[in-house]
Amino acid sequence: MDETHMTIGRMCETFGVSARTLRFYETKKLLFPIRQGQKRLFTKRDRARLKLILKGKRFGFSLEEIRQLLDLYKSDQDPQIQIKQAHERAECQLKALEAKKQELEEIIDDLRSQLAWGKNLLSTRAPLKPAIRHFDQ
Amino acid sequence: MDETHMTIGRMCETFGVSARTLRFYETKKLLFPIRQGQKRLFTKRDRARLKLILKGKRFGFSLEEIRQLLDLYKSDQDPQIQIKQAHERAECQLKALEAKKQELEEIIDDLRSQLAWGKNLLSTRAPLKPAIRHFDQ
DNA sequence: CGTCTACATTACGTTAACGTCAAGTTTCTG
DNA sequence: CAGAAACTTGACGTTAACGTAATGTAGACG
Repeated sequence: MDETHMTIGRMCETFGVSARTLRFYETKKLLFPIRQGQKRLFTKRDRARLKLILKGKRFGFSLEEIRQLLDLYKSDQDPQIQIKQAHERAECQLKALEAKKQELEEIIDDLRSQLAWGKNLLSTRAPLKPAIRHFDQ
Repeated sequence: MDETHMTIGRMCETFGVSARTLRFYETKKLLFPIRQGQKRLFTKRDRARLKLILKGKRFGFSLEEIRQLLDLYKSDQDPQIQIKQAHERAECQLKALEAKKQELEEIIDDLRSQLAWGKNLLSTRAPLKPAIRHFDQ
């Protein structure tokens, strides 16, 4: 462990992804493995990025959205302006994410009330006229 | 307003989607407009379903995932067993949704700490060695 | 030395979720 | 009644995110 660089094979084992996927992410500018001759060597940074990629994917983001998120983490060693812009983009993204969270909570609430209704129905054993039913067939 | 049935055109205006999309959702068993001759007429139920579809989409669910969510809202007039099964599926989905929410919160937290770092950097005006930097370039 | 393993590149295939014509009704309107 | 508007059903095109060969090479091993 604690390898500074990892071959593509090790990466696949470690993260449970295919080599094709890693090469694909490279073409999409999501990862930047260095080269030792032909072979790719994935750095610590690549691994950190991949973690966020996978997290974002599990969540439902597109690779393009993920790339934009990753770009927020680039160290802009440039003048103040660059940093400020990155900061603004980050704040904008954050708003979007929180909006998403809101939507998810709505869906969860819908489902939860539906569940409550079902539980009620199961307990009474005698189907009641449901009080709130939005999506009835 | 308060039309019981809506033509495909009205639906498009109302929900900001294309006719192709609505027809597509029909083929995918997400909507079930009734027919008046050739023409589709979308019911209140269709509209309710479409709302959840769009909510789910904004959020990042696939249509297949959305269909499964919508299926949870079907009134199983069948015996207790059916209801119980539906109830279990719903609870399972709910768990999955809450897991997703958890992932989102992690991403948001990552981003927020990144933002804090940026703000710090902007205020001091003299770049500090950042304390926590996971995804640096 | 041959062969196995781990990698490489190139290229075609696949699924999802529609977009985009094309061509034929039906319905509204002047 | 002619033409436009609003529909319909195909059917092919497109993008994303890889899968799946096919083929080639560089290094390790017996």
